Amino acid sequence: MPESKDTKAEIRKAALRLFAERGYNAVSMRELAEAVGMRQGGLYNHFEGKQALLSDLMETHMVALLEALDTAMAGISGARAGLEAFVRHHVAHHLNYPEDVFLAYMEIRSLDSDNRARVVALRNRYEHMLRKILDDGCAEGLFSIGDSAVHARMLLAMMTGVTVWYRDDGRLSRDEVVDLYLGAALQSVGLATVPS
Amino acid sequence: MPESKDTKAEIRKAALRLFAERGYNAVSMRELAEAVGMRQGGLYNHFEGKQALLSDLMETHMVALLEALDTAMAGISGARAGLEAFVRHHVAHHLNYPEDVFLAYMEIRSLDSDNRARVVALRNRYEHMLRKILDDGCAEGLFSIGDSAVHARMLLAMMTGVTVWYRDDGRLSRDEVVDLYLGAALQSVGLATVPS
DNA sequence: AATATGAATGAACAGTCATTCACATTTCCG
DNA sequence: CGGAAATGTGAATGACTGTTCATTCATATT
Repeated sequence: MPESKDTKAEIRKAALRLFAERGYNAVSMRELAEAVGMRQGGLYNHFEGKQALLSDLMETHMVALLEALDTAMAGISGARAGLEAFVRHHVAHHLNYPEDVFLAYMEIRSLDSDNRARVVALRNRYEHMLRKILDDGCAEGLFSIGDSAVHARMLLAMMTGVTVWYRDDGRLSRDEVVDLYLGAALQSVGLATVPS
Repeated sequence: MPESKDTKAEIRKAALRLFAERGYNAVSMRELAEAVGMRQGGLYNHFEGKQALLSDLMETHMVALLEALDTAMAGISGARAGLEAFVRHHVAHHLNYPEDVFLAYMEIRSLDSDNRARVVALRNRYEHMLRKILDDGCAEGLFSIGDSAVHARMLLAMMTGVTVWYRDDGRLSRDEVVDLYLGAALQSVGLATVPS
């Protein structure tokens, strides 16, 4: 069995780590190859080039994020339950895949226009699902917010920011962090948090 | 023409725009010089190098942000008024200087460790002032939040995110945007928004 | 046994990078 | 006015960039 087949996966893993850590433009193909344990030339047997590698990483992440959201929202009805499911999914996913998220957030401008257009389209679909929940909550008379489009972006920025400070060896567990973000999100739309 | 003395200011201006637009690593000294209307060699009469230029831009911004905060908080007392003043200041400043903010947020990792340490110290001072307001509000029994340190980061991420979507030719004015963020921030700490 | 495939190498390519420097030009001040 | 200080130029530096390519080699298929 040629185990070489997961060389591609190892390149992806190392690239994700390096790009997220130091930025796409600050990582050379030579460094990347060294991190994988090979020479730069060999990388091109697995990816067309640096740009294609970045695009692959970002698109893979966005698709995974959307799939995880679909799973989280399955069988959920009502704006309150929808918001709770969205927030739990979003924060948990960001805690579990911080590098993917950070890369997708920071390096959009490093994509050439075709690749960027695809990733932005996926991101808009994602944002739109949260906005839909907020609109539903307003229609039900349950949420009290000024503007659903703006509020969706506020919540996404708030929640996504968890990746820049959370550390596994910090004082809070992932579950505690998810609960904190859920409480803040619910209050931000005018819902009281459940007493503990 | 004695306007040569503000060449330094023009370099700063052009660098701010280019760095914010395309990223520190993606902008060359040649491009920067061309944007100012000179050749690359002349830049080094005004700045020690690219890294010093970036550091100058980021530190200038953080100092200005802290000064603006001091002005905004002067004469304010009480947690509610303090939070309102902080939010209004923060969002307004971010709407007025989006490039400065975006650069400071995105390019921290492009600073070498000494420069980064100074900027991070300034940022921590800023974050700590919001946290103090939240702690005061909790002590007064006015705010209802899970964790002041986490909540401060949530609010900062939420508010800072305004720079990534706001456009002057959009449907909302800056004042309207400030009010929307203020409303969400107040609700997020458990305060009802004032009826319009 | 002969051949095809996938993968890795290491050198080479044509550019670009930030930075330096000797030299011109301009500006300021006594 | 004159000289010194500030400022700009254009070429040169060496290191590094992403990418290509002929070659090698072990494994798989015929």
